[in-house]
Amino acid sequence: MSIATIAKKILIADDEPDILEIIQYNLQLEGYEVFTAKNGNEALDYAKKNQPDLIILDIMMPGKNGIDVCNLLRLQPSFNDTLIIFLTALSDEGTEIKGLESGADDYLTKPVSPKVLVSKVNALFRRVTKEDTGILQIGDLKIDREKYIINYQGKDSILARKEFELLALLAGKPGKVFLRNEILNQVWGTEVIVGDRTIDVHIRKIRQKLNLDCITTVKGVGYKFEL
Amino acid sequence: MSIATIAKKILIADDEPDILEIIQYNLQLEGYEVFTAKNGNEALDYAKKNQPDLIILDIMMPGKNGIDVCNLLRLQPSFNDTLIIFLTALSDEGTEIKGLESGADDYLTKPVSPKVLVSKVNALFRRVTKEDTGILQIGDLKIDREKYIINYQGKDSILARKEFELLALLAGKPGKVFLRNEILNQVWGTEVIVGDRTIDVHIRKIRQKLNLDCITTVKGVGYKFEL
DNA sequence: TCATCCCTTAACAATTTGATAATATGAAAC
DNA sequence: GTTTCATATTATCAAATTGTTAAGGGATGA
Repeated sequence: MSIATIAKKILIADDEPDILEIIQYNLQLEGYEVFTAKNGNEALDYAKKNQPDLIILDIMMPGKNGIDVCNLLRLQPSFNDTLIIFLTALSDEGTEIKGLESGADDYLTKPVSPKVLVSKVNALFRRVTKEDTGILQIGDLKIDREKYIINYQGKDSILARKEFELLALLAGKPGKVFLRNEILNQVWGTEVIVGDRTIDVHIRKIRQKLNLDCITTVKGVGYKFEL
Repeated sequence: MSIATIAKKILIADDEPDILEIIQYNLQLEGYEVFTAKNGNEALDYAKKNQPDLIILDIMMPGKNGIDVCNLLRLQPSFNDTLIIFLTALSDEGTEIKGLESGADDYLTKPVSPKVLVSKVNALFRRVTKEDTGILQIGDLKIDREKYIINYQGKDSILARKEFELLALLAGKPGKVFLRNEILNQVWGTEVIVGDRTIDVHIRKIRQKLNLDCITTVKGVGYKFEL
């Protein structure tokens, strides 16, 4: 993982503490930020608050089961990009297919070797984040994520770090409205807490520095980037 | 797969003709365009000529083995986005990890149920093509929950938040009559208390802004969305 | 050490949204 | 034909949200 990248957040939901601990340990070794939940409802609550990048779900849990949780999450657009892996003792074909069709990205059966799990997780992130590196081009706006340089209408600009990350986030998915919460989580991380006006001020600076009119305000919701 | 999409191309490389046939058959049923290769070299040749979207590789094959093929492909930028799945009888942990680390997206062990294989393939494409955006379409009304945009009869409209949520709720289940109480709970939440006329007013604004006549009043009961 | 830049926040202005009141309309009941 | 009831419509005001500017603390680097 590159230095500038915020560590990927992984949420594990399982009712067996031993499993939680083993998996958490191995994923942390790999540099991930790992959180745990003991059941489906806890997982949902946590997910809504912290927008993890990957959720590992047991299927049989007290309260809501894993497939329910997956279905509920997939209903919400803000979890479209969240990776979901089932990790369960249920090895029958029917459940596996049902799991995958409910929108999961992988289905692993217990017992699973921690190393294999880590490899799978790495493989998923490798596939998904590939587009987040390097140069992003949207119309006459070029964003070089490695050099931290913006080029708009042929002119180079240098934005401060937060401004850059904010613009890169919005421009990464043109058209999508990012909720203020999503923005805070992605750019500031879940630990830092800043006031709401902070986002506005950064947005304003971007608009001003680039003389840019493609960041649209969606009142009561968030911001989006659009040509 | 949606109708307008061009069929995804899948290449399968395996030295057992039976396997090739079974998998090919099942993937074709699912609407994919499937090609086969009997060994590693054939697979490489074919891949370079036809740029498949997904390659399913056996590991033990005469000539180049599957991991070699994967490594060679991953060296070339043009195969960066090509999905690769290993399908092999080798079930030992070491090989699986080596396979995933060589840049594969998944690793399946034989024997594998054709249906599960198809589900996995679908899951991978779903993730990569991102077709699964939160767009709701009913007749000539499109509701994009992610972009917060309404498109009605080809024209884009922007609704305020409550208006949007109200319309999305009704349109989410065409034909169903939503009681005023249900609407209040879903859109306003259980904590906020607002008067009954508030709903009417928002309904009116939606009808007016979209010039829409598919929200029907059910007197004494509630509202429903219907074409 | 000093100068500079970045980030955050406070303060106020500008804007939009949402809720309500008041009145109008229309259909059904009497 | 009138009354009654539920909803439609309009106007208005309060509240929520965002835009804008400026100022101060903290980090960074010369």
